[in-house]
Amino acid sequence: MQQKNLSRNIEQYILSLLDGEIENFVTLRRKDLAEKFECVPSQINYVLRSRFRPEHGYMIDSRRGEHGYIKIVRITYSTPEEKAQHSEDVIGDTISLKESHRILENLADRNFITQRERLLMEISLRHEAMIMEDEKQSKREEMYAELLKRMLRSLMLLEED
Amino acid sequence: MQQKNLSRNIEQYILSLLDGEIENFVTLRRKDLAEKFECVPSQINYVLRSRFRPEHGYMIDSRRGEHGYIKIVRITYSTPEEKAQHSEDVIGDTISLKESHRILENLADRNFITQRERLLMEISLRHEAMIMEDEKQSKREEMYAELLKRMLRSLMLLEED
DNA sequence: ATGCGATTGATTATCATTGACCAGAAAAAT
DNA sequence: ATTTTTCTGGTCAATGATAATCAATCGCAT
Repeated sequence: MQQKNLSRNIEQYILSLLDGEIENFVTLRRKDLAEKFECVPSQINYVLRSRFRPEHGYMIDSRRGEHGYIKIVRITYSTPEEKAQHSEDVIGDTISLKESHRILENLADRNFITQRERLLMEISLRHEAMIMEDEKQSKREEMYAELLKRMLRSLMLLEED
Repeated sequence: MQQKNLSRNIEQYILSLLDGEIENFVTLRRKDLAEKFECVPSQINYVLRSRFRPEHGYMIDSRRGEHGYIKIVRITYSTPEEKAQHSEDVIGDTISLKESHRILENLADRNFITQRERLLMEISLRHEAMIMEDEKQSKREEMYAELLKRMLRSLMLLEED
């Protein structure tokens, strides 16, 4: 018999564990969690990949075998203030490399991101530009916007478009 | 009877020995360590193989027979260029997403990169994977290696850890 | 009625532990 | 000086314990 809101319950449980920690990570065993929620173990994987991806601001480390575990790391968490501060920098559906550069420079100047983080984002945008050099510009600029939004959202949880 | 977290305990013990040294290496005897942890000697080899390889930042030197020993050396970098070069060597010409994840996990554990930086690199790799999903795997893995090396090289050369 | 997130279970991949057997270096025996 | 013995560490394959992946369905919201 299927349970109702199973995925959501598991998600909430993991979030409550994270909130209860001093550290910004929790370590758990997939098997135990599956038993607690009386579901198949792979259900846990579904919850992780649908709600705790890097794009959501989380990282997963795990090990199999004897003494295996799943470690969920929360990279950042949002506050209303932060959201408000950053929402002004929301990116549209397309963006040029030049415009991305300007935004990143601005964020770094305001110390919302470090120079190292800015550098990483510039490099990945340029690499994507290289890979997509045969695509037409509008297509490329859609992809730049998508990538930049994913990276910035994960760091500071910007509002959706 | 199996011990709990045997491999991890041995790893921690070796790390504590290294931290207690002025030098960046420790010398020990496989047999003694195995006796201390009440395990078969080959267990020590397993720990070394799975946790103290060059990609983890360590090198092993050993000798058999009478007066045999195992010497574990923590790799140090005298210049930022050396550090960058080491990362590139570890990555190689091609790399899978899974391997990249492990490398980034390790770099974060060693505090060479922050969790936020790791997150940005994971996202850009995954975005590149999405864009290149129609390319064949070997081509994709070349591109992952190129992107990852560019990002890590630029971080290592900033030398402001 | 249909599209998509959610659920399930079979299969695959990875990790840890153990022990049998291999290899090399030094001491002992010749 | 050479051979043998002894004392190390190395390699590999088998086993058991986990977690990940994938394809098939389910079922609810539209």
